[in-house]
Amino acid sequence: MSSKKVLVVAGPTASGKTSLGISLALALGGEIVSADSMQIYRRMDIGTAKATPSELARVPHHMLDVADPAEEYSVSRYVEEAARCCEELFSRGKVPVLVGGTGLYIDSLLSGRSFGPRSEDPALRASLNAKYDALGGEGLLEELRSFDPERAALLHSADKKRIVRAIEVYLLTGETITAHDAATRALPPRYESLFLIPGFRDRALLYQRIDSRVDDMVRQGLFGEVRSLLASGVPSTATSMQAIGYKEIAACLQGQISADEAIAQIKQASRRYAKRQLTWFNRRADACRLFHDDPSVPSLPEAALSVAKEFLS
RNA sequence: GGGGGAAUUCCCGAGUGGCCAAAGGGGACAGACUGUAAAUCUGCUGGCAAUGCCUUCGGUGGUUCGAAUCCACCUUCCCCCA
Repeated sequence: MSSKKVLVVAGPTASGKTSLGISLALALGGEIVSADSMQIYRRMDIGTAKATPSELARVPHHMLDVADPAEEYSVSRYVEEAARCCEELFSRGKVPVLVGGTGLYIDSLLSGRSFGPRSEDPALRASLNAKYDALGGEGLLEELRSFDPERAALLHSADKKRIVRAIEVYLLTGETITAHDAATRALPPRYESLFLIPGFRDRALLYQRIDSRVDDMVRQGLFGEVRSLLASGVPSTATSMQAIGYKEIAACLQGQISADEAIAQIKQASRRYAKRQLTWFNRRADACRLFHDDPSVPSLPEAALSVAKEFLS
């Protein structure tokens, strides 16, 4: 069977995904499908390190600027919209080059997971959250254990979000989240994929790059970007404002911390985020890892291109 | 010149005779992750042949069965009076 193939350029922040993705798309006649949970928001350009206008002009990009910073977004919506993008590219004979650092989005899209009809309820969630606070983690975990002992065994009592969600799913659908997960896990993958993961052998180099990129963002006007977002009415509690670089500057603009502190916190949060991304993508044993600091690889884009070509052939 | 205070494990910071390899926080490291995911959560953090041993609490020397904790001197830093 000729399954649908997508190229995936994933990896930690500041590892050079954007430019690698563009060079691959250019060389292969592909188009970029972003897989980034924060670049989906409009007007959040500097802090999310979105591709620049000149980069955007070179290759068509999708899944960028598809949501307003004030609205809630979710994996399910991402999968639905990104899958549509990919299908549209296939119909035009283009290779989708999935580029981004949000592991959950990438895996959900590739896996074929479909989230089905809406299964969330703000009011229910709020009451479960309140219940968690009242009963304590063990208390709610106990409740979960009564109908889904498997999931309860997997969760730590401090993991409020997941305990609440597990109960919510059951209450809303009548099906345990364990059963739901098993069912979606059994689905065949939606696309065949090749992971290309740029990075550094020496983690210190990545961290240095992150630090200097944050300085660049500040120079490019990150403070102004956040200020105007807030001024336009985006609540500081919005999901988009959880983004690294935005929440810290919002705190600074509200007088809670100094600009220097905000910048230092952004750097630190970015480094920790990169570490989490590394952990996420590490389980991808079959990925092609490309290191900027590997002397045996003179040209990272060329190395990537050759494995990509082989994969697509 | 005189008086007072402080030096703790990567950092901050508890600890004032044994229960201290030393609270707590941060960072680092490692991991998880199915509708908030740049979010959220967990573990771990002196060394080792390891139910014990060794090294560590500015330095040196003492007191004591026993010291990060007490004493003396030294070094550095801070504050106050000159």
